[in-house]
Amino acid sequence: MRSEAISKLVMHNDDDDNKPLVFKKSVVIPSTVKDGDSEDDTIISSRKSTAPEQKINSDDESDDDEAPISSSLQKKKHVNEISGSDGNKLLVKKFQNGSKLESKGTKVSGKRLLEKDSSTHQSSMKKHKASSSSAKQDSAKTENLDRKRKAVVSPNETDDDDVPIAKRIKSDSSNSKTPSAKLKVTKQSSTSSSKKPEVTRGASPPPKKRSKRSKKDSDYAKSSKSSPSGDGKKKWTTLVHNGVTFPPPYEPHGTKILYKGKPVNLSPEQEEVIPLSLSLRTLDDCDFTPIYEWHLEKKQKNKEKKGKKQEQEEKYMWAIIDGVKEKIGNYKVEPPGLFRGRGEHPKMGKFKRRIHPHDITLNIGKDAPIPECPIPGERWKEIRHDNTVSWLAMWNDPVILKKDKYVGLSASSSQKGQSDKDKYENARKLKDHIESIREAYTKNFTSKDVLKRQIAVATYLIDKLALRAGTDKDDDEADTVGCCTLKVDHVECIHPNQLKFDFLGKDSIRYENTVEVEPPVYKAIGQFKAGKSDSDDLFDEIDANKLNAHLKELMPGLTAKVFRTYNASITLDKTLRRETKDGVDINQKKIVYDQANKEVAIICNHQRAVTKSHGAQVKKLKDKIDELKEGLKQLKTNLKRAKKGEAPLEGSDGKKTRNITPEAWEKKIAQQKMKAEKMEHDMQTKEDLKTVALGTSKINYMDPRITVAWCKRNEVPIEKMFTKTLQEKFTWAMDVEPDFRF
DNA sequence: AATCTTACTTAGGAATCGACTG
DNA sequence: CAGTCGATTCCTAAGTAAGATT
Repeated sequence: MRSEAISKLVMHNDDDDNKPLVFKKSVVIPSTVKDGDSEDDTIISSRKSTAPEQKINSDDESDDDEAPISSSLQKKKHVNEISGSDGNKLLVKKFQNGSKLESKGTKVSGKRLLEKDSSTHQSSMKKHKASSSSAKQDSAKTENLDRKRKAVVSPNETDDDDVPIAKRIKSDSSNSKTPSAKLKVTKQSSTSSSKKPEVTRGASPPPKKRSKRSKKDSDYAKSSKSSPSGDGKKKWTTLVHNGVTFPPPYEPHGTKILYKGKPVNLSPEQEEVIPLSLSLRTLDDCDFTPIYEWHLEKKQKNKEKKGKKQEQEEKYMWAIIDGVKEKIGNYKVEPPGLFRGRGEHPKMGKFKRRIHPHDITLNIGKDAPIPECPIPGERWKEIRHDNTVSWLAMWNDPVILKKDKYVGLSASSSQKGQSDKDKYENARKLKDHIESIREAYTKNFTSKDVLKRQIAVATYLIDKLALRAGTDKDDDEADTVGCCTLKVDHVECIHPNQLKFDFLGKDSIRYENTVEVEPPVYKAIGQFKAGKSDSDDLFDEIDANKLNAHLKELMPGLTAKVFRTYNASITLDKTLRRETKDGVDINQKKIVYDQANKEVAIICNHQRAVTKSHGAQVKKLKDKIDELKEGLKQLKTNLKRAKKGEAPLEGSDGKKTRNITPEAWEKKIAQQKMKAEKMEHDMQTKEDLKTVALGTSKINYMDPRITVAWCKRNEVPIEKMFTKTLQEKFTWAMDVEPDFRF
């Protein structure tokens, strides 16, 4: 039995990874995950109830990868794996009920799916990247975000209320550490900083130019690839850290799955994959229940051991950079798991393998001790000493992402703070150029030169709608677009001069917006679309590179994303100035702020899924309001009676009500009214914001100095606006003058 | 000039925290 | 004092954009 079952369940599809093995009908478990180099892709598929007979086995190659995707994709209902017990329970239920399953699937991925079977974007790549098919035909249902976008038209320019940029920047950028001086609680490291802090400290200031290091890696790093990149600027002088931590090794538990009711032995590696995908309980004949139960138990136990673990990790949390102890952002190596990806990702369901020390490259000061490899008997892949980059460690898993993963300092570090500040300063410079830039592109809406016209229109869209640049993508990523990669059918012309946008952007979030545009733009878009098919590039003459190259000529440092920062921040600044009233209480002021924040979030299209309890929450509020209103009626009756000198009626609960003066009744009524109104407002806000994510713009787009200054002017404590971590991230902004203007 | 490589910012959802309620 | 629920933090995917390579 065993071998038979295993051979059905297990399959070793070494290499040829890259095949998008997605949610098909079988579970594929690497039979030989030889640590490290096995690149097995494992797919745990969720299956629909259809085709129950079908092999659970997928040994025949045809089944094993690519081909079938398109058809299976359409039916696929993705299940959110690795979820907590809750999700699992849900799932179990759903498995018993097809239609429920459907809805769950839709919820998970459907939100982001565009409803367009018609479009069949046959890999439209202008770069004709021989995509095998990519068959993107989602027919999935779209959950419409009911927010009605209002043609966010003019970001209106001008308005030169401004503050000399240079002002403070000057003073502290030259000496990086200053701004946070007092806040750097942990300044001097307790640990090893004693080594030679002063020496290095003194040497640190000249962080200016100096592109490469001249005498690089001669004898050190064994193979440094010779490309000192980053921006070529020196990022540190001394750098000490302890490397990274790894997830605990997998501990085989020996619990079995059942195949046709009979237990099946699993190798430790096979076992590991299964607990990683526990939201899936059965594949017809397979029964994962025993393992599932083991998993629940284990989860409980882990909770208890948590404190101890944290203690052990403490040493990995910090780095000492130029003598200053700073928190590291992600010192934990990512654990293995099943890759989901966002939206309709070609690689979803692939097994994300375990990362070992020999996958990891460390970057550390030349004089710092090289961290001991935490896993006995293993060693780091490489040690570098590159002070033109800020990362401390790096690895990658090409099967899943060709991109590298980096370990770096946390957002609260002064290094990150400085670059955050630089970002906003750069965006502020746009104020001085925006007028002429707008003039210039407006002029070029009608240029005879198609390339110029396309650049003009693209820039306009980026400016006006805060679209992302749209850098080129590979075929093995989800099919999403930004401005330069828009396809013909993503924009619809609505007579006489409206454009309707509908496409999936970053994270497969849908961008849906209808705006009125200048007639020349309308016309130009019509021209760009003319003679092309739906899946062709709207802007065939340009890409993000070209666009940025052009922008750079208009203003040094200008790129497409600067417009997003600029428009977000300027909008916050203006709206706050306009809407904030004096003499109202803090809560009122916060409402104004949140409203402005919301405006920005909508401009940037920052969305979130409606929480599953949203409906219930609203209902609860509603009920409470009704209750209050009911109470109001009674109060009014009693007021009348009091005026006539009658005693109040007894409450509905039969209790006696105190006899009080009409004035007292009036007061009660007023209070009750206030309360009801406030709740009404809360409910409205909640409904309003159910699909809007305020956090993203707060963290990344709105210059924190605007908020800090506003707090100072309005006597609002900063902790009302920024959480603790946000305050830490924005220490560099805390000492801003109250009259700061973006 | 297109493409690849590198390194860094931006992003939504899951997990966890912590205040509140019954 | 457990269970709920909104807020916050964690996690890591998915962008941008530079510089190097072909």
